Amino acid sequence: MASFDHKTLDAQWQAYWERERTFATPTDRTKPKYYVLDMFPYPSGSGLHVGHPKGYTATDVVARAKRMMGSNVLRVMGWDSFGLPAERQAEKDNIHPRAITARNIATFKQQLSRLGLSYDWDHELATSEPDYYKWTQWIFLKLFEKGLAYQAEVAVNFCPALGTVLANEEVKDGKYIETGDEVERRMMKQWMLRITAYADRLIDDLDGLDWPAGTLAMQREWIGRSIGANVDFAVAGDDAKITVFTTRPDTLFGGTYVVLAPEHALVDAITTAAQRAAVDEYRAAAGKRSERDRTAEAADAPKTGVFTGAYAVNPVNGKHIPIWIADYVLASYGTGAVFACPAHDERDWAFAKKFDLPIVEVVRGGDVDAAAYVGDGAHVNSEFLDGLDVDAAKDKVIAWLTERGAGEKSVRYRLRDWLFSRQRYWGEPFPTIELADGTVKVLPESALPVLLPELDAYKPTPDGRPPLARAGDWMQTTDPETGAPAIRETNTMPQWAGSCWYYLRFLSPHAKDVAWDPEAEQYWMNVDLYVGGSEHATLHLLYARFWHKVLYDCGLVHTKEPFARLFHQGMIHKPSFKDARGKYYYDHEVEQLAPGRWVVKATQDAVETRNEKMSKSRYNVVNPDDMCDEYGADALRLYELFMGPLEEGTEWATDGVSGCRRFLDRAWRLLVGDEESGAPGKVIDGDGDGRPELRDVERALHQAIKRVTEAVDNLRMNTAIADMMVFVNEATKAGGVPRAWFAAFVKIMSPFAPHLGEELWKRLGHTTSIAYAPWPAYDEAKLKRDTLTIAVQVQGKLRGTIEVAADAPEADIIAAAKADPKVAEHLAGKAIKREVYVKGRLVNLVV
RNA sequence: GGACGAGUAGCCAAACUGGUAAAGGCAGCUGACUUAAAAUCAGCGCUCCCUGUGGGUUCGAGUCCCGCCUCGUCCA
Repeated sequence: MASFDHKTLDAQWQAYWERERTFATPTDRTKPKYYVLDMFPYPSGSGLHVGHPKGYTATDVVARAKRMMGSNVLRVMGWDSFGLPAERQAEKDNIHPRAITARNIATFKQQLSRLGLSYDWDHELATSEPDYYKWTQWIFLKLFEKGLAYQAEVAVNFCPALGTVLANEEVKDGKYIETGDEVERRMMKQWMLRITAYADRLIDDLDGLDWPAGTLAMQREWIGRSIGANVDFAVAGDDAKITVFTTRPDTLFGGTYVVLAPEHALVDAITTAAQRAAVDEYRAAAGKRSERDRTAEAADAPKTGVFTGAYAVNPVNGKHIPIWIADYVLASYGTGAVFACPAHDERDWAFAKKFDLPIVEVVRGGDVDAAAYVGDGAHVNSEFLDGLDVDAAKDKVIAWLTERGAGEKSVRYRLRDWLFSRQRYWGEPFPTIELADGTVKVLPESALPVLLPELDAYKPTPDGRPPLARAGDWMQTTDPETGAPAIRETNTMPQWAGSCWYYLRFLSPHAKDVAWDPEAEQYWMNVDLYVGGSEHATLHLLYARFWHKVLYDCGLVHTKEPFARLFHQGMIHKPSFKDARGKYYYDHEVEQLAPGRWVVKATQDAVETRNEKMSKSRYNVVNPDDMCDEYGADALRLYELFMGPLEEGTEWATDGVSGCRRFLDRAWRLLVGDEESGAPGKVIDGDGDGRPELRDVERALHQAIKRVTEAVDNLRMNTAIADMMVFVNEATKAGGVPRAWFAAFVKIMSPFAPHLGEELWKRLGHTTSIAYAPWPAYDEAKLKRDTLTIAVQVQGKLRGTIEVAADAPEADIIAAAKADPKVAEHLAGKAIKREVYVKGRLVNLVV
C-alpha cells in the first residue's frame, strides 16, 4: 500500500501505551518538572466536536516534546462533572444525574482516547465523586475558619424557570446568559465568599504572570480598583454631613454641585418644602429603573435630576453649592453621593450643561466650555494646588483633608463578594448545620464528606425550597459534637467550586487522608502551562486564584499563584444554515444556487449562511470520530494545529485534514516505499557526507528541528508543521535520505503524529517507545547556505538580484551589484549618493 | 459609546527588532505513469507597481505614525 493503515496503527499503538503505562506520571524527583494542564471539560450530553481537541492537541505536543527533552511531565484529564444540564436531563428522563454524568463521561473519554493524547488516566478525577467533593467541602471549612464564608440576606438574581439563584456574572440584560431565561431580584439568605478581602492581592499578583495581555486587563477591570478619597461636605444650615467618594479629589476646587443617589438616606431630611413634590416624583420614577439602565448611559445620553433646595459646603473653599439628586448616582456604589466637577468629568459636564450649572476649570489642557477635559495638566483656580499635576495634586489635597478631619484616602472596588449558594441538587452539599436556636456551624472534618441524598425528583419543592429539602431524613441530623438536633443546609455550591482547585487534586488524586500530597505539591506546582478558552478569562480564573491565595495563607500550597503561564486557544467556526424561521439545517440538507445563495434541497426555501462557533444546536459540528475513521488520529491532530495560529479562531475545512494526511503518507513512503508495487523507500545508509546534492535535505531537516523546538515554547505550531512538510518534500525529491536524518525527523514529528511516529521508529529498528527518545539538536551551521541571493535596489526599488559567496566581503558585493546589467541600466548617468548594505539580504543604491 | 485585535492570491495562511511579499496547505492548471480514472511523481502562481483605503516618516513600509472603511472579541 502506498499509504499506511491508520485504523490498525491507531488501535495498536494506543493499546501499546496503555499496556506499557508509557505515560504514567513520573515519581522520581531528579529531573526538571513540567506541569501542562488543559481546562477540564464539562461532560455534556452532545459529546466532543473538532473544536475541543485543538487545545488538547497543542498541550499534547508540548507534553510529548518535553518528555523527549528530559522533563518529568504531569499530563492529566478529568471532568467538571457537577452542573445544571445533567440535573435537568435527570428531571426529564427520570434518571439519576450520576448515571447521566457517568454516561457522558464515558462518551467523552472514548472520543478523547481515539486521539492518542498522552494523559495519565490513572490520575483521572471527577468533581462529582464523593472522594473529590469531600475535599471541596474541606476547603469550605478553611474558608469558614478564616471568616471568608458567611451567610447574608442579599438581593439575589433568582431565575424562576430554573428555581435557583445565579451569580451576577451569569446574568446579562435581566436574563441567564446560558439559556436566556428571565431573572428577577429577590431577597434570600445565601452563603457568600469574601473575595473582596483579596481584591488587592488579586490585582497586584497579576504582575508576574505570563498571561495574555487582554486577560490580565479583564481581570484588573473586573476587580475595578479605584483609588480616591472620601470627602465630607457639611450641609449648610444643618448638622448633617454628606460623605462623597471621588477618584478626583484634586478637582475639588472645581466642584460646583453635589449629587445624591435618589435612595440616599439624607434626601428626606434636607429637601426643602418648595422642592418636596418634585423630589418625591423623581424618586418614584428612578425606583422603577434597573441599576444597569441607570449606569449604562453614555456621556451624551439624556441626563435627569432634581434640585433638593439644600446646599453643601465645599470643604476646600467653604463655598455653598447646590445639592441635587440624579439617578446616575447609585446608592450601592461608593457612598451613594458624588461631588460634581463638570469641567473635568464627562457625565458631570453633560449634566451641568443641561441644568445650566457653573463650570469652573481647575486643570489646564482643554477647552472646558466645549467639552470636559479629563487629561493631565497644571492645576489653576485651586489655591494651594495651583501648578501641580493631577497625581501630585491628589496627594496634596488628601493630606490637607486628612489633617483637617474632612476626608481621607479611600479605595473602592467594582468586585462584589461571591454569591456561593445554588438551589440545585447536582452540586456539593455544604458541610454546615443549623441548630434549633438558629446558630449555623460547620461540621468537623471527620464528618466529611456530606454525601448527596438520594431523591425521587430533582425539582425544587412545591413551596419553592431547593431540591435537597425533599430529603427529610437527610436534613434532620444531629450536631456530632453535642448530639443536639440540627438541620442540614439545603443549598449546594455553584459549579465553579470544583474547578477552583482541581489542578491540586490532580497531583495525587487517590490520596485518602489529604486533599493533596504536600510533597507532590512542592515538586509539581505551579502549573507551567494552562490552556483553555478565553471565555474563562474572568470568572473561573479569578475564583481559582482566590482559593489558591487562601490556601497559600493556610500554608497548604507554596506558590502565590496557581497558573504561571496561560494561553487561550481560538474557537473553530463553521458555516451554519438557518432559514427565515430560525431553524438550522445540516450542510448536507442544503445546496448552493449561486454565490451567497443557499436553499434547502427538499423545499427550496432560502437559508442564510453564517460562520459560527461550532455547536450541536447550530447543526454545524464536525465529529472527531468521523475524522479519525477517515483520516486517522494523526492527520486530525496535525490539522488542528496547522489551521492557523493557536490563539486565533479559524474556519474548519475538512479538505485540510486530507492535506495533512497526504503529508503523513509521504513521510511513510520515505521509509517504507510502496508495499504494493514493491517500490523502495528513500532512506539510505551512511551519514550523507560527500553528497552535496543532499545539502538541501539536510538544511530542511535542521530548519524543521529548529522551528519545532521553538514551537514547543512559543506554541507557533502551524509554521513548524510547514517546515516539516518542506523537509519531506525535499527528501522526496532528493536521491535519498540518510537513516540518521530520517530518524531525527521522525522524532520531531512524533509529538504531532504519535501513532505514525511510533510505527516508523519501530521500523527503523527500535524496540522501545519513541516517547522518551532524546530530542534532536539542530546545527546553526547546517542552516547556512554556501551562496546567497542578494537583492539589488536602486532608489528602494528592486532592479535585480545577484548570487554571491556566503563569505564575500561587502565591497565585492556592492561592486557586483553595480555590475549587474539591469542595475547598471538604472544607474546610467547618475551619481550614487549613498550605498546601503543589509548583511546577507540586499544592496540599495541611492542616486 | 469605549478598549483591544484583525484585514495579504479563489480559500486557510507565512514574512525575526522596517530589508527580495506570498513559506506551507487546500482548490485549480500542465505533463509523466495508466486502456481510463483515482492515487502517485515532476512542474506551474492566475496577484504583477502589488498586502482594505487615503496620507505621512524613511535610502527602503505588509511591518512604524495619522485619518477613514469593514470585520471580530471584550467592556459599558
